[in-house]
Amino acid sequence: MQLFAERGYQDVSVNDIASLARVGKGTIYTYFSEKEEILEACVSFIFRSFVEGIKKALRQSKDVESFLDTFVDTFLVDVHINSRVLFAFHRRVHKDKKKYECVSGEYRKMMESFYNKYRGEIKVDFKSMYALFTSFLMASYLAYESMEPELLKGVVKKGLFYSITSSPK
Amino acid sequence: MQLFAERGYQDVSVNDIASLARVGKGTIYTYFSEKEEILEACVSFIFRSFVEGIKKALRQSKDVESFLDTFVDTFLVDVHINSRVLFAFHRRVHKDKKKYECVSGEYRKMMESFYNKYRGEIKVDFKSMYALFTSFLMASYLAYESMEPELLKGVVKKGLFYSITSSPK
Amino acid sequence: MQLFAERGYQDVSVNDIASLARVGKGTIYTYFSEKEEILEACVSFIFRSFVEGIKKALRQSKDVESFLDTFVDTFLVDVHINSRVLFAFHRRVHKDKKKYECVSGEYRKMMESFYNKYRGEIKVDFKSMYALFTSFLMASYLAYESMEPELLKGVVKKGLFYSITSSPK
Amino acid sequence: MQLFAERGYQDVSVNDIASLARVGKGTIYTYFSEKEEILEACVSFIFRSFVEGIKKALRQSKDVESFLDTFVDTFLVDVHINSRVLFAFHRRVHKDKKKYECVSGEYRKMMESFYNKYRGEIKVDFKSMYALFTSFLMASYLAYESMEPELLKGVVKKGLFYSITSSPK
DNA sequence: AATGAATGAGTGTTCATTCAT
DNA sequence: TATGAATGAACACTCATTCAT
Repeated sequence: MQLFAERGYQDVSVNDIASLARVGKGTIYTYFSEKEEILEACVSFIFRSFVEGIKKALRQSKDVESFLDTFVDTFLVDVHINSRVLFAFHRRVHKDKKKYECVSGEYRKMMESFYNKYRGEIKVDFKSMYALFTSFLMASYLAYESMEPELLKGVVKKGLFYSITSSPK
Repeated sequence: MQLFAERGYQDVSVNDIASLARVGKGTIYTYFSEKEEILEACVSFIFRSFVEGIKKALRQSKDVESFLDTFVDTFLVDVHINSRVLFAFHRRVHKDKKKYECVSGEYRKMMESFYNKYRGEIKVDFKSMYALFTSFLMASYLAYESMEPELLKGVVKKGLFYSITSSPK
Repeated sequence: MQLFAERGYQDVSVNDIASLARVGKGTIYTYFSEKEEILEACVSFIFRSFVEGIKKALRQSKDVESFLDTFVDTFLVDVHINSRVLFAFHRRVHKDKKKYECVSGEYRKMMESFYNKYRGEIKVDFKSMYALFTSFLMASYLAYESMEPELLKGVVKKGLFYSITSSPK
Repeated sequence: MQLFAERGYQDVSVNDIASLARVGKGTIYTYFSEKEEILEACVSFIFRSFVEGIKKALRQSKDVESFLDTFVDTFLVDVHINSRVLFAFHRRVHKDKKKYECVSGEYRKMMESFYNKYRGEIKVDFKSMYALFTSFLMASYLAYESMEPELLKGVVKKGLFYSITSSPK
């Protein structure tokens, strides 16, 4: 994850990974059948942490606002690394919907739980809401390096709240 | 631009570009001294269109809201291609601030004009405002494929308006 | 000649030649059908100057020693450039005896005149004498940069005189 | 060495080397980090053999003449290949004195030992002597193909002896 | 006659992947 | 199971040569 975050997918060689992991290059292929699988594993790991974040937020929240409060805090932990890895992945599997769904399936399901739980408050359809979450959260990576963390959190929280609860008229 | 948008920088070979352009590989090097220069030219082209958009929006606007109204419409033309190319570029020149400033300089200046013109309404500092524009606009790429264009425009306009004019408290 | 002397054959591009000559690249091909012909023309030019040198030396000399005195002086003019060009050529046409004989034919004939004129003094066969001239003169390039010109001339004159007039026993 | 000797540096591709060595092109890069390093390795190998030759000659000799007798015999072994490789190298690193000194350093030191041991007999300064050795020995390559080996050896031995022991007046 | 834009074969080099040990 | 030497397809880039103007 460290390497993919620092340099993206293409600029990291299997050798780099093996070196950092202090194993032989061949050993990598005992556990992954190709380089892309390593990236997938990283992304799965990240999505699992998102799932945990949503679970926790769902448990502790009583409305969309309090959900976002907990979730965004969780999400923005490690945003520096996570989002870069996700970008690398996004670019990479762009057309291979299957692969994407495979690693993000559980996350999507949790988002559905959230959608269903607060269906009353949410004014956009699920697809749009999902897209808005993705967009806002990804965008926070781009802004991350130039903005105060607290300001960023505020913007993301309010921005998300605003866009999914206002009726688009 | 088409190729960089579809596949990013690394997954496009100079040969691919030459083939699509129906010229010989060598011909490319008559006009660009290295592959990266092609990407830079694309990005410069995009930024020039942004600059035009801002100029027009500044001329026609009388407040932040009307500015955003015009600007976002202009910006979201070709967002499909533009933002992917910008992403490819972003990843690529990430650390080479010089190169980035070189192509985005004029755009930044126009944003400064906007900032100065409506300084009264805008509640965040310039750096944050710039980061927010970048983030929102980039993020619209990610959302673009899953959302209704009109819905997206609305979200971006309101989201931007909201995040730069609310005091972060 | 300047370029070939400075950089050898391969490190000089047709473009370099055209630029230095202040003509278009295409113009080169009006006068030479391929790059190698340019080198050949240079070498022909050099050999013609050698031929002149031998002619003059033959006219003015009455024995091997006085011949060498005149010839070596003539030869070592421009040795810096000439020998580098000849080296470039030598390497290049190494196996193509035809090409070599073509440009050096007249020079060889003059050497034969010299050989025949002073056959009494010369103790090696023509082939060896020819090889020794070539060797000594070429070698002077390698020594040229580290030795006093006058010392070099002395060594070449005496070395040549010695090696062709001593009987090899 | 065979390929560099036959065709020089530029006309040998890494592919040619790999093919002749019956290994994959990539394998070459496991052992050499760039093409030039291969040439350097060849030249180092040759210089090591020269160093051995001088050591042996110094051990067995009691004057300049007997030194040359042993040394030239050693030197002219493989002259066919060695000198062509050295020429390729000479042209190549011509301006990069560092690289040249790096591979020829030990050889130069041995020549200094020789110079110091027989300082009484030698009439030129070290630099000139070194240049003369280089020139004569290199020149023997050019003559090699047209002269009887024994005749050549004789010429080189006597030529060298003569040029370094006669006072240049 | 002079040009230089266009070309593509050829180069050095990288790197994901394989496989014998 | 762990390894890294070996591999060759693929890449960015160069340059002698052509040819329409």
